Amino acid sequence: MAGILLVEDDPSVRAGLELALTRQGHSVTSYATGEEALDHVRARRPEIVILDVMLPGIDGVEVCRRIRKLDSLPIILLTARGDDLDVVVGLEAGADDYVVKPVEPRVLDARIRAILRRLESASSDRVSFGDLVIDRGALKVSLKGREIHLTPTELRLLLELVRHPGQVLNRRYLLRAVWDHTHVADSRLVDACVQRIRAKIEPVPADPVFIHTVRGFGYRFSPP
Amino acid sequence: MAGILLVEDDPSVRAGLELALTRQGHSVTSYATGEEALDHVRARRPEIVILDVMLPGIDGVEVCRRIRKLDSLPIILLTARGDDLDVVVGLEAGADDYVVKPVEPRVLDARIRAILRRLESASSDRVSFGDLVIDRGALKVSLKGREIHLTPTELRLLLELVRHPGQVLNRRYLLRAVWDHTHVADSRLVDACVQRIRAKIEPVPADPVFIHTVRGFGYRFSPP
DNA sequence: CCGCTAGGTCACAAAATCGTGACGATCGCG
DNA sequence: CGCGATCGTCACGATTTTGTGACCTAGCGG
Repeated sequence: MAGILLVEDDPSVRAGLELALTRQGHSVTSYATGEEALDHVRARRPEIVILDVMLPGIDGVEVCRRIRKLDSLPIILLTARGDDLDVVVGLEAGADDYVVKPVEPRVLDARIRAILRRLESASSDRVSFGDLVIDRGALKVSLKGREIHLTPTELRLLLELVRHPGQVLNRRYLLRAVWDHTHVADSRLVDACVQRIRAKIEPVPADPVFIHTVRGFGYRFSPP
Repeated sequence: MAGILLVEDDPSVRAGLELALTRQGHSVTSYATGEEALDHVRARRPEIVILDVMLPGIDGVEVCRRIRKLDSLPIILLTARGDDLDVVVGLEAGADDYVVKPVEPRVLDARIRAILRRLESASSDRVSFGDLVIDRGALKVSLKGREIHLTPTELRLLLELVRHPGQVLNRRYLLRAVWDHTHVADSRLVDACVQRIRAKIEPVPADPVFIHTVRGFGYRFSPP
């Protein structure tokens, strides 16, 4: 586990939280200032940052903004002020959650887990898009619970598309990613493979729900 | 926009939230019971679910668990009880956030955005100019939330113009950038393409807001 | 107000792009 | 070897997209 980065200037609160989070099974590094935290983020990338808003020097919200420019790692803002406006400003600054002190360690832990769970579900072994479930670990695809047999090439192509949901991938890219680079660029290879996948996973292959053709550019996987 | 699914049994609270969220620019569908909500999730997949915990019939936490079995879409639990244990149980059930009523609409909106932002941070680089939103990754263009279909050449031309906002680009430059260099310089090609784009994205094509003609020089994309 | 020119509009044929089915080559395995 | 599964390629039709030229309109200087 890469660990939690805790930033809190009050030594007793910091010690308390660090102890509680460690007890919950996390590995915690803590600092008292935003500058130190930013250095830490740059040097070793933490799994998640818990950031007090009232800090000496750069305040927490500003630290949050600066971290956002570096990375998209999860940030929880922690504050004694539960003002609505503060919450909105904090979240707009790019925080994932905004927790008001004092906070029960169990609650903080649950919130941390919720965020990490959400983050992992994007890169987990198993993703689902409506009726379509793709198990990257087992290399299995199923539709409405029924397992679909895809050939290796079809599976590689589908996984490549799914790795970039919503993005248009052009044929050249797909040829390189799924096949080796020894293929001519203007073949109907990708098209034929897409068509074979559609025949298997699309309810109505002529009106696809998952793999969309973007004429002139390529294909886009986007969940229904 | 896929829309928010709101589940809340108190009619006045439901109406209030629905109105507030709609005002924030979301499209909202609401139900009073968990059963209806589950049906809705199965039928049309909402973008995010906001779920009251105290519901007649199946309670919110249980609805949350059942949705989780179907899909990994984001869920915010909403409740009058802010008990620490409730929060932990709710988050453990798979919710992404847990908000205690009464909640300021702005705060709820900020939390919704935080979750959606996290979900979409899959590097879709979007730019927006007023009502016009251009997604370079998905190669989608939308106006007032409605997706606009642009042909490949139109899209390439628009992207080229947008790459240099405020700059006047002459026809020769655009011909080279968007088309290959095998075209004669004095054709109506660029004009015709600009006109086709205007017909699709300009509210009043004769009085363009986005793509301005600079007589004698070329065209300039400048946001309204 | 006139005439000129740059730009707007339109229709249509040519060209590009995709989907699809067929076919043969190749591979893996019993 | 024989067989089925898989894969790459091709040809062709359907559809969309695009370039072009003719003609129209608006702006501008005189």
